Amino acid sequence: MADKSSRNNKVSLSQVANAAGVSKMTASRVLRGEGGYSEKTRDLVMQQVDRLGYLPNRLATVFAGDKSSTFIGVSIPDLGNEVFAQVLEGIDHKLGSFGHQTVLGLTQHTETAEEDWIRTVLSWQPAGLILTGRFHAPRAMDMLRNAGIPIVEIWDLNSSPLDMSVGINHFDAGFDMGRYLVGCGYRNIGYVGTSHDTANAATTRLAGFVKAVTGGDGAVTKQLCLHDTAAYYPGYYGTEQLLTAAPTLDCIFYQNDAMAFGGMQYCASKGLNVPGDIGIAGWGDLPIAAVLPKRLTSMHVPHLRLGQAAAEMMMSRLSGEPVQPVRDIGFQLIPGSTVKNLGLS
Amino acid sequence: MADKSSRNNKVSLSQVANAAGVSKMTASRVLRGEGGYSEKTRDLVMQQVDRLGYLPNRLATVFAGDKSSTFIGVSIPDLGNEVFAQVLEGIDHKLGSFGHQTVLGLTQHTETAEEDWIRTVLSWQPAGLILTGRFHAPRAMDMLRNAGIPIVEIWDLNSSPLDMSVGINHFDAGFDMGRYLVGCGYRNIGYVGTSHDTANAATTRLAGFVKAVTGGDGAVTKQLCLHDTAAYYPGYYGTEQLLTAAPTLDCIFYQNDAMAFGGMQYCASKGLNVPGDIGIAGWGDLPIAAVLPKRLTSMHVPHLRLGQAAAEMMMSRLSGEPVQPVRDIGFQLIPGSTVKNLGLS
DNA sequence: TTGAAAGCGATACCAC
DNA sequence: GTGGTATCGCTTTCAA
Repeated sequence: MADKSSRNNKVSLSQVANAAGVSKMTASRVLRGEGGYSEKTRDLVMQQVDRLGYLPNRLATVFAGDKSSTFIGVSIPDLGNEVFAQVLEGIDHKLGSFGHQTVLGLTQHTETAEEDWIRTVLSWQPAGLILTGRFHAPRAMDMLRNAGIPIVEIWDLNSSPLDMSVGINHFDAGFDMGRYLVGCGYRNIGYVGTSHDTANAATTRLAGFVKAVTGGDGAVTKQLCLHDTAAYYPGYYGTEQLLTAAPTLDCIFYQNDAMAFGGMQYCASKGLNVPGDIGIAGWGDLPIAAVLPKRLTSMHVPHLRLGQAAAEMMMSRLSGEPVQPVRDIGFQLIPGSTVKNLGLS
Repeated sequence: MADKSSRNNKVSLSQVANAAGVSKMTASRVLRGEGGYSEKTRDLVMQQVDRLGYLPNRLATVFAGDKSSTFIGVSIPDLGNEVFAQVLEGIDHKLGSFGHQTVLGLTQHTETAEEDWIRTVLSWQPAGLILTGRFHAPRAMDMLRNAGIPIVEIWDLNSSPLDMSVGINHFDAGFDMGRYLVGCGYRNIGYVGTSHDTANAATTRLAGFVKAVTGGDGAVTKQLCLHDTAAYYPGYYGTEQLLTAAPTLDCIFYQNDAMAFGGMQYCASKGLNVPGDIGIAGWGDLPIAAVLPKRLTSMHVPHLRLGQAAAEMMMSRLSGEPVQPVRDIGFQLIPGSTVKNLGLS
């Protein structure tokens, strides 16, 4: 109490030093545990630290030492899509285990929101940035290049990244799924997903999918890209729209498993049998797939590991270790039983 | 290039000022737009800002002005539980719209992880803190009280909060659900949820539930608290364990809808009809409930609004407006059709 | 309308 | 082992 100290009421290092009867420098050394002081001095200082409840001001530390902070800016499109929630969880855990903090930015799939967030977060001198996607606004690119800090672009693998990239090739992933469905005999396929102002991984995936299907004598007859979250209910009503417009589809591919599940529920409500009447393929192998009676045809992507890998690449770079800048985390097609082999005609 | 400037390569305010031929102070005034300079000067400065790609160092701003940052520390138990993902989304959007940033802390439901995170995040001089839950480690409480910044405890309504609180009374919520199920005629009820080292809202809810059921001549015959995430698969295998140990249960209450859905899938796999053979009640009214064929008996909680409300209370406090410190956001029982009225005996 | 000087809380560097 | 002093990039304060 009765603090004649500075502008705020926080305990500073010099107060600790004064109370302990040593200089700021000595107190500083003790707190950093870097040695160069006697045990007696250490005890004296630590005693006052406890008594006064001293908490260091890391702003000043960064500032004085001109070292970077332990902030890592992490941009994520949205958390309604479970995929990104998992990725974020992977990132934050790994970062935390290295003593770093996540500064979150939810960009709502727009480049302008991302650009604004980048400008702001850079002003806080983060140690690095982890960004979802490989498309960024031109001015964002300028800032990122000038920032001089490690950057990891995730999810949508960028083979010529700003700095580093980890993820998968979504074109290939879409292509593989398309080829698989065509291989099963499907020819009249629909797609339900979401879209936003900015091109993203789902767009790329769809392009690969379409290429494989059309190249295999099939057709992606109808594509529906909703301006919504890639979640259960959009899958449900999207399927309703799709099947109303194109009732003869033999199969539907979805942006992710959540949407696919929503779609299956719509089909069930209409008495459509899966895969008897219509094939259903999801994407991402989300947790819900593990409890469904029929294995959902999907594609496994190690979301959590992807997040962890991104954080690890970041930490390696920060500690000066060599890093492989582009890392493909891979995916795996899961045949499942919500599509069937039609017996090639 | 050829920067004879300081230790790092970043453009500083004085470089801008020099280039523009004015003093630091004038440049500072222009950048803050606080007036007190001529239009010509403004143009001169802004021109150099653009040319040099100047980004302010907000660390220095906070430091010099001894004002607080625009960081808000937000602690969340885990993101595998969709409930918290929604709350976080609500918080971050609202915060962002006020120009503030989320510094995330995933605490894994442990007080020690929370304590460590609090210590770290406080050292970065955040403007405020939003914490999930009302239980904190003793030393965390000390730090929080000394921090002198606004704190909002969310989710589990704290009627005597550290500073502010928004959420619901989980005891009441559990009680209402218990009374409802007993009212339907269920007497031999099971529970599947998760538990962790720290008491939390789910624990409180369960206590209220048990009280209502036992007070109504029923019994919560078997309670299962898994050391896992409150998600689909734990709901599935938890139900298996529960029904193996207590096959005669007439109803199961779950920690949330995701677990309830997992449980329903297990029941279906065993040929059990819901609600014919067994009643199922979830909690939280999660998005998946909207696409299921039978309305899941659940309890609606406005998760997103809860997050937004927390952010709003924080912003009001920071701008000095009066704030009602304890805000009950309410819940609503959804009868659904996964339980039935047994016809009171 | 503008600028010079002091200072925020810590660390780096150099003396003792 | 210990302490003095300059310094980080910016704002505050006061003077011109």
